[in-house]
Amino acid sequence: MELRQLKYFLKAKELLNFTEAAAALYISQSTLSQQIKQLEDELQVPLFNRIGKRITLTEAGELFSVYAQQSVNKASDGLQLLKDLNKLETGKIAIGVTYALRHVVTKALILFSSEYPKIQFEIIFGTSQELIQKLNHFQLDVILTFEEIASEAHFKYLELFTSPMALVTSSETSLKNKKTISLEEISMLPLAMPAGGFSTTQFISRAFEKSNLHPKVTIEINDIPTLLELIKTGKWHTILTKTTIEDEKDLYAIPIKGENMTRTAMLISLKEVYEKKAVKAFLKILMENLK
Amino acid sequence: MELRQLKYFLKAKELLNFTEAAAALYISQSTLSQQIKQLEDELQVPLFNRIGKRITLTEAGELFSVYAQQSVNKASDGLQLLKDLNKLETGKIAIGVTYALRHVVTKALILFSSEYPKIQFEIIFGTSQELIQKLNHFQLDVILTFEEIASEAHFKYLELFTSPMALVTSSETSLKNKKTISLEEISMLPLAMPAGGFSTTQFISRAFEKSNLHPKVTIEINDIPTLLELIKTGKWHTILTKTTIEDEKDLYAIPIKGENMTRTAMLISLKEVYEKKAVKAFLKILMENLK
DNA sequence: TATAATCAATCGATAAAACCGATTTATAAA
DNA sequence: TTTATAAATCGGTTTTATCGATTGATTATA
Repeated sequence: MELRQLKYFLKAKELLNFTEAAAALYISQSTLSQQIKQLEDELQVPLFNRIGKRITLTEAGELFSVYAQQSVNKASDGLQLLKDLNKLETGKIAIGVTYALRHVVTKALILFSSEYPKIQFEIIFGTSQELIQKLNHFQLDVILTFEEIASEAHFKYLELFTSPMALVTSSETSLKNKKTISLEEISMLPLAMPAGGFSTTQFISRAFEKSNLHPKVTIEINDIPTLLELIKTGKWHTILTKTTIEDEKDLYAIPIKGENMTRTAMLISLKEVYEKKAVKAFLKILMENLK
Repeated sequence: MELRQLKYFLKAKELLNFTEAAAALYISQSTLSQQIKQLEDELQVPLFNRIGKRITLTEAGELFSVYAQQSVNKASDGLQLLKDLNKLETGKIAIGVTYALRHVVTKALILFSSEYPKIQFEIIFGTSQELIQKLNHFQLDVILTFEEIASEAHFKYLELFTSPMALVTSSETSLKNKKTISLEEISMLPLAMPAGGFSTTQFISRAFEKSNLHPKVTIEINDIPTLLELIKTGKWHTILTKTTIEDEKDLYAIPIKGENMTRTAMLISLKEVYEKKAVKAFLKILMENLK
């Protein structure tokens, strides 16, 4: 059993197609076939069912894949550790962010990369669910989002700050004199809201339901910059965490009255995975510059 | 990076001698040298310091070894899982036992091996400390001992039963009419005790200290069967958990008066390691036959 | 201080293993 | 039935893990 074979197996498991897996691994299909067979011979159990020209995982393959993945991960964690030791001159940071926290990341990013210019970044925007899924698949090092309801045991959580939910309107609004606003008042206004996948939207729609109110949502949209463009016209309003429009001068935020109308920004990462030195340094800078 | 290289590296780390490590791995010293060098080239950092003809681990080697070990372990856990699936027709169980719990294991062993005759056993008797150390080095699957003071985070503990501390004497003893006995009475008697490494001895000597008593220990010995032989002569007495002499008909146990004079038998194993199916089955039988 | 013993590195040669392209076999789709 | 597709197999090539012998450097010992 060698790491090479485990990697081949995992790619074949992922794609469930030897030909494609071989291509993805830059080896020939015959090599992949042979190496899988050799692994199966050593393990004395088939990992794949060959149903005609299709393949599916056997129970053994399913169970074994967990350990294969962990073995490969531990080896690459070790490699990463050594690269990190090499003075942060190499490394890649993959961060997931919900749009609301955009400015937190960009600010830290600018500061960090002037200090460590060689570190590569991959910034992924998405809904909390999308990001959590990516984190679970080891595609992200850390995600930055508002609190999730289900706190999972294999995650590490770190609270950053709280931000009130707020009605967001154009700066030219007639509501500008108000310090706070109630859900009831909001339910009279024409609203444009982020699509249902966004945790903020789920959060606020539950709040409306509890109060037996029915907001006038005329637009749902899954792209926040576009949403903000619409709000700037003054024809619609929306509800977001105040943090979201931190850097937007054409928009105005009025905090919403009521308990539990604040959300907590959080860093979420995986327990039991080696934390890259570069990630640690980046988060340090991020937290030192929260405001 | 391949598992083969990681295994070579770990053996070299263990023995800190390439020639011996190569012999232990049944490969030539030149092969080991080359494979280590190749690994170091790939990791771009030396794992060993070559000081003359001696070698020591570098900081990088020390850090990396943790991940190398985990990678190798995960792979072999996966292999073990598949073997277990193969209907308990293969597998080896390594159990550590303190002598006091001997009969618990032997009883279960006899029952288990008539049901699963192909499973191999390795039974290691030793003091708690020795067994804990072996468990930490992955040399044992599970240990059976009396409670340890320091409960470590990476262990799983399972309580089995409690047993009173007792004065153990020959069956011909004049004390036979006593139902219980006090520490003070014991401190008048000539004692032969297990050596200081045994947890029972440590436990009982603390009890004497607290009561400001000085027992007359004339013999210390690190082999329990020999100790029991001496007790049978009637010239000495000793203190053990009652369980220890479960099957000894020539010996008689008088429970000791006082609070905290009972000990709890425990199964201890490592968290986060795949538990072999054979071990699970063995422990099931063991627990069903506690009495 | 000279000599022997020990140990890791290196060299050249060989056996083993990974790999490829072409072909075969089996199945699914047209 | 024909065609297309995918995995398995075959034969040959390249790569690489391995070995034994040797070297060079260090430590132990006579």
